[in-house]
Amino acid sequence: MPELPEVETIRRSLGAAVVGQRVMTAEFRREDILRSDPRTSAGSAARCAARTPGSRIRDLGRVGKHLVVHLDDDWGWIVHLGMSGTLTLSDGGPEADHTHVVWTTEDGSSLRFRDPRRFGGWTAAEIPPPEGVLKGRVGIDALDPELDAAAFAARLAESRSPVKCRLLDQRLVAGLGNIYVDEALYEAGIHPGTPACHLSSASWERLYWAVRRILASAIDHRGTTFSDFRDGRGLTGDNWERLRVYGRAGAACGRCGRQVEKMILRGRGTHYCPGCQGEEIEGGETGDDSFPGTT
DNA sequence: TTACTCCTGGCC
DNA sequence: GGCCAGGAGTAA
Repeated sequence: MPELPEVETIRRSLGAAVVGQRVMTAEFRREDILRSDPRTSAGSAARCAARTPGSRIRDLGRVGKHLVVHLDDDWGWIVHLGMSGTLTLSDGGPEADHTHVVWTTEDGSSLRFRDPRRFGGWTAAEIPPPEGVLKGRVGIDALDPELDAAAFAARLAESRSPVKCRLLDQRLVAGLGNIYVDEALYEAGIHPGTPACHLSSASWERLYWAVRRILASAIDHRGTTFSDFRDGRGLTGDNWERLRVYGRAGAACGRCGRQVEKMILRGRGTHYCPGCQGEEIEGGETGDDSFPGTT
């Protein structure tokens, strides 16, 4: 669930309340969500778990889909929410099942990480993360001001892979997941299966701006909640009402009226409008209109 | 590149 | 009971 807009929504809803707070107690209840990274000098995850109490939360940042909890002494936790993770602040009250990490802070509130599917994880690292911990695995953030349309195209275009797969590759541009990729490709009028190297520069420009608009709008609406997602205060997001193709297979396209379709592309459910997202071939190197991306 | 893996919950 | 899911790492 959590893609860039959901992680950013959590960061914003949590930030003001937790930044500056000292961590009084920190329980990490399952070892399998702790990750150590040999490339950081912060030490093993177990050791970092033990040294978390007493640290002050200096900042709460985000890179792509990762939250960066910056503690004193320039180290911290890089939290990935996986598919079902939430991080919420509570004044008390009963704990939900699958709560794996609980921190209490000096103002008496508790920060709770819940992740039923346990695809998420906490990695201890120096902050800012050294080469290798994020770099190499996580590319430039999709909303980074330095990522302009030209840089966006330059990073993604050089491959025959379907453009959707390029957008999902976190090493190239970080933050997009299945929902917003489908939405952005729809908005830009580009078929998800189009080989990236076949897109024209005009298409890259449209796609770049579509990604920016879609992400910014989703943040404005505090993310998309299907079932699990909550912000840092436990509230759901409104953005699901604004989705145009994701989860709408069989419904009429709002632009052309044709039925939105769902297919499987490289193993991922992929939603698109066959009317508005005709495949795009630049240079005319293939004459047939068979489905792209299968060779 | 593809396919399988981790895990639980919700829906048919 | 089976299938599907917003992610991402790994092995083949």
